[in-house]
Amino acid sequence: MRTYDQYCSVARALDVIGDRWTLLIVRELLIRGPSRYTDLQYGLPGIATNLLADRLRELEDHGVIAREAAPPPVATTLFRLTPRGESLKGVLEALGQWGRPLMVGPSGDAEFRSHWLIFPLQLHLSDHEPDLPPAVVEIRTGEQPMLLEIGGSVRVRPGTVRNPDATVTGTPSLILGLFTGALELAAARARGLVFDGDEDLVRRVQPLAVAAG
Amino acid sequence: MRTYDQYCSVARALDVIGDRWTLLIVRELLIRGPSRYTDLQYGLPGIATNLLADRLRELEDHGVIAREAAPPPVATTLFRLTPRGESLKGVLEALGQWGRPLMVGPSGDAEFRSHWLIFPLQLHLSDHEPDLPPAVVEIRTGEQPMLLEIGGSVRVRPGTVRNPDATVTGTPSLILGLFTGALELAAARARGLVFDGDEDLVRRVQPLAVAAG
DNA sequence: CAGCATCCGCTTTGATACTG
DNA sequence: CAGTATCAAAGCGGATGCTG
Repeated sequence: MRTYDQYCSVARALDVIGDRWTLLIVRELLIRGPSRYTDLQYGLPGIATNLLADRLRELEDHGVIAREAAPPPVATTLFRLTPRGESLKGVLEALGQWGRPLMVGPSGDAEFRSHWLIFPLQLHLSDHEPDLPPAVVEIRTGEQPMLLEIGGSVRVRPGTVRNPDATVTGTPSLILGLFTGALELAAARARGLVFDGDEDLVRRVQPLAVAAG
Repeated sequence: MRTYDQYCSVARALDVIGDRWTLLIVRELLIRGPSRYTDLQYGLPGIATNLLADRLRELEDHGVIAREAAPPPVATTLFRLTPRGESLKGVLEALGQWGRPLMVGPSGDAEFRSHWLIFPLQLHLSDHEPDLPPAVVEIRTGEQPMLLEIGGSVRVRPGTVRNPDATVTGTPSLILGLFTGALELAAARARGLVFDGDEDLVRRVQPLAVAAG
């Protein structure tokens, strides 16, 4: 990107991460940790491979990411955020927060990857009853199942488990609506969500403002 | 901008405010409040006028800004942020914070506008001794003088005052370095800063972590 | 003068094909 | 797997002209 050439920290920041795709690459690395080139491509549907290569080089030049040779037997290149890159988390959170109202409609024909749920869910959910026994909710939406692990805190990660305390199946929009509290469980069910198991787990982790209201 | 077409709130946010210049337009409106077209042009050195017009229309379409006919006798169009636009403040703050390390060097030949100081200064400074009498520091850098009004809180705005309790003159880089604590007063002076008046005022408003250290 | 619209050359991006 | 190479399309920057 051409520099704005302004002595302003916002403009200087945008000189580094204002290019198209750049912040989405950072999103991928924040969610998934050190990743291979092809994993990044998979998490960034629509990116042209030359652009991904360009951006990775630029981010490396700016000290935002580092390239790392994975140890044998994998023997592949890994891209990881530097501490400076990790510190973009606040920017991504602010952006994601601001973008949430734009997620209310159904996903339509937009691309979706299950792991994109990790960021918003982990940001908004917390365990309000840490003294209760730990529990696991399996979320089935998109291409791979995700686990919501509740036990003092809430962790979201890809995976499956033998006997989850609850399973939720539905569109990403319904899942997000349910857990962020925009949608009552009954309303979500009416629109096609399938929820099996312990329904109290939803209220246990929902944002407090919602759970209270 | 072409949409990313991803069902992810970061991507959706970037679909709206990810274009070149867009966030800098929001910066101007956040700092200056409702502004005329030409004021925006002045605060955005380097923008092409057709791009400014394009972006303003897009931002209006997305509900981020609104156009308003100023009352007579001014009789001009004012552009102002909607509440939705105001809520981008957190994004701008996060970006500005992240960009601060990129401001350490001198400004070089980069463009500068005095009012750009308002955002970072107001964000980082506070009055640690609200029981002391109010005070005013006049900052002279860039094209117009700025006032730092201290009295319980800290306000920064364009203007002059007859008898300021202190005046600081120097490059934007020195001013920022001094108030954010990156530069000791003595060191700033050695590099060309001129400070007249009550030196304690600097410590009174500096970020606490710095003042304590 | 404020607030654009138009035109044109240049740069960036996107799609696809190909390679060590 | 991790890119390069190529080329068309879109976006951007700069100059200029138009309109109330």
